[in-house]
Amino acid sequence: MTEFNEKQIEILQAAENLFSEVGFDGTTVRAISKKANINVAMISYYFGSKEKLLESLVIYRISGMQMDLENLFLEHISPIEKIEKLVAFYVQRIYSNRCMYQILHFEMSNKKRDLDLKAFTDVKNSNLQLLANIIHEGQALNLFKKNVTIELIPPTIIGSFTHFYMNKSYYQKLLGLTTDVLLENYITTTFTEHLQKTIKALLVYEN
Amino acid sequence: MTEFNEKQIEILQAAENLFSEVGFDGTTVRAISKKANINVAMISYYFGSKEKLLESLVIYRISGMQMDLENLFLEHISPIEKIEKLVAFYVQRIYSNRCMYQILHFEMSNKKRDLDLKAFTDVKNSNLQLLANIIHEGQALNLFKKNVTIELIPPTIIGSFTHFYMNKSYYQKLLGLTTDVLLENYITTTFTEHLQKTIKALLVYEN
Amino acid sequence: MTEFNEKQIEILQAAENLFSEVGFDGTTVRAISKKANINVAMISYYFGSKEKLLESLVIYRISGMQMDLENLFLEHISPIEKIEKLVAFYVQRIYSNRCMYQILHFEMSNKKRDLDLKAFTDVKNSNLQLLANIIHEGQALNLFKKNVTIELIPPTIIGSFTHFYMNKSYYQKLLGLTTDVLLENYITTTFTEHLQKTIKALLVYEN
Amino acid sequence: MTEFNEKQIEILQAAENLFSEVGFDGTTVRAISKKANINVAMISYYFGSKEKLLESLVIYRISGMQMDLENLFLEHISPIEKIEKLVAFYVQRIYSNRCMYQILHFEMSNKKRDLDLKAFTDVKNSNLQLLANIIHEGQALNLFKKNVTIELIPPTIIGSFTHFYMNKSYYQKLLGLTTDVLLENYITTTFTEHLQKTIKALLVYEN
DNA sequence: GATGAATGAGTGTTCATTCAT
DNA sequence: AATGAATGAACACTCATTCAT
Repeated sequence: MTEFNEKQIEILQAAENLFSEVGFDGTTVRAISKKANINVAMISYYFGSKEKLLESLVIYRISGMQMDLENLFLEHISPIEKIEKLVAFYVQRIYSNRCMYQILHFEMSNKKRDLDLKAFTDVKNSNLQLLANIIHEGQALNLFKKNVTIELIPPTIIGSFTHFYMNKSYYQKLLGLTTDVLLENYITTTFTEHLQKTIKALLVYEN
Repeated sequence: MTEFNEKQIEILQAAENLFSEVGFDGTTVRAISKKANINVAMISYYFGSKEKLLESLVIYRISGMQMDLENLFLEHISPIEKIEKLVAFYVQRIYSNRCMYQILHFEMSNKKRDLDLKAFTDVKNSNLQLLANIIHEGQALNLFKKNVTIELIPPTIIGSFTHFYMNKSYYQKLLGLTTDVLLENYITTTFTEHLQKTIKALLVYEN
Repeated sequence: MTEFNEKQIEILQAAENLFSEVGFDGTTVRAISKKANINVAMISYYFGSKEKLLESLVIYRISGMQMDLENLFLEHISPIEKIEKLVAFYVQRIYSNRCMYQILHFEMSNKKRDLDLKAFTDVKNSNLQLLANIIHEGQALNLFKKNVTIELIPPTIIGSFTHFYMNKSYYQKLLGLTTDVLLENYITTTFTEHLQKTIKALLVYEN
Repeated sequence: MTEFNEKQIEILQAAENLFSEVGFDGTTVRAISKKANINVAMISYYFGSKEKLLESLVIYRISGMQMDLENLFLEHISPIEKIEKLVAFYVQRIYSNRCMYQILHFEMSNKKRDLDLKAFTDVKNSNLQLLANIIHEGQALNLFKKNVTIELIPPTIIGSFTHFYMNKSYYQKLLGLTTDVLLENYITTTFTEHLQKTIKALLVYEN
């Protein structure tokens, strides 16, 4: 992979914030350069173009996003506990990378640009595989039922979070989460538990 | 509410498509005018500005979005069946209005513009109320368990769909849905069932 | 000459006000139509174009501007009194037609448009002739000195007024003329007397 | 004050010419850019906007307009000669800055824009003060009469010139000044003398 | 005769990018 | 390597005018 120097990383971070806040098209290279305290020309100089900066940003972030959960499968805990851990990890990772998720969420459906998101696809596939393994393990132990569409579980987790976070001002008001600290706390507790319960119930309850 | 004439509706539809495809900032008024087969100046003439066009669009779409589900509560069916119907209605409505949902999804998290989305908030609140009524009914009949965070159910439904649809190219490949017809079919059957099962399980299964 | 109907005159008056206030280029036909309470298309309809509206306006106003001073020369008063009367008439007429004077003042030096201002030139020439006659009469009576550049007297009168009026906010403050009534009063008394004295002194005082 | 670089001054000069010839609203930024041989975007780049360009222009010109006449009062010449010199200076300065005077003349009476013309007001006030001092000196020496409205003398000088110059095509024809050189010559001789005589007569002749 | 709808040319401005150093 | 100046294309929008009725 390409290595980025300090200045480049500053630019990437500035860009990430702005892209997630006002969108790619809503962000000007001048705004990025101002936020990163560098000259406008540096963006073209370092990354080639604004679009390539986005690509670099995606690569930069996704490369650090690979879930370090391979050992989860090896742990001697029940599949149910594994699911709980997996969901918590999912939420945690999306929350940590919420800016990038927001960007990707929009850019993936934007027909103007077609980013090379193979890296992201790989991550998703590997996560899906991990989930499938856990579920199959649970099904083999007769803990989980059989008729579940495994592929639709990640979108439920990711989608729930993304929707919740993108409409955070609405939900903050609805749930009385007056500060960002309260919101973060809510996400790591109530929200995570809700998702855990949801996925567990889906896997266990026969209907 | 303001009434829109035929030409205005054509413009609104063209704008909706483009906004959902390439974003508000990624859409030029010339692209809209070309798609709607009208002169550029007509957009300012009819709506005042590009931004006001978006506002008009939101009003236009949301006003027709109110769920006609009040009678659902009156039907003599079990709360479980009500939930099934409600989820199916939800999915159906989001699918029908997927363009607008995509636009709103982005605009709600975009700090650049702050649309007056009171109408949309009202819709969400009324839907949430309806859901809460059904759940309370089920809880009163001891069909549903008590410890559920009702407010987090709509984001799970909406978020699951939105994420699924915004990443449809990924999921189409993953699930072998080679055509849009297959995709639509999948959504109305497997996807809907998945969500119905998920919500039902969450409400019924005590864990 | 062309006759104008009531509606046309309303348009002309609205246009005159706006032209004098914000200039020809600064005035939009829509602003005129709004002020005159008529449809925008009427302007093109009645006058052909915005530019031709200006031409019509000039014709309309100048035709009523001809000084009715021919009898002044016949009156049995001294040339000095005639000069006094002439200056007072001048000021009065410019004040009455100040909007049109303001328009002409600017448009005459505007290279973009070359109005056919023959009518205005005729007026100026005839006024100059009248002035010259009075001065010659005074010189014949040895009341006025000989070495005076008659052609430069009208610009002194018109220019003094125009400059004063175009900078009226400055002079109102300088002279404490807090209201428009005070300003009008000042013009008809002190200002007029100042100009009368000036011209008389110029004509009489040998230096 | 802000310093302007070479390119900026080129732009300012091009703008001044065009503004004085066809007015501010009649001038397009593209016309300025063409005349100054620069890219259109440079105008926004250097001055922010077309309107701010005008403001910069006014500041640029007025700052160099301050009359260097303080020593006039110290010279050991009679008040009459001082008036002569003052008028000549006035005419000279207006002639040198005729473009800016034309612009200001229009903009001061244009309700659309309200330029901050404090600098110009200061210049006018200081000139008026100088004039008042000379007149009071002459009155103390019984050379000048008492009943004169000093504040109306500058408008007579400035107005006479401005009107003359703005209608120069009329006066050139009237006075047979077929070339611009002849016109300039006329202004520095006959026209200046006319104004000197006028003001002197006003101050000296008791009527 | 009179008008609301519609047009295309043109407006000032902003944009990502490149140039000269 | 790093930058301020400069560029041309594109932007949303406004304009006077004309069209269809």
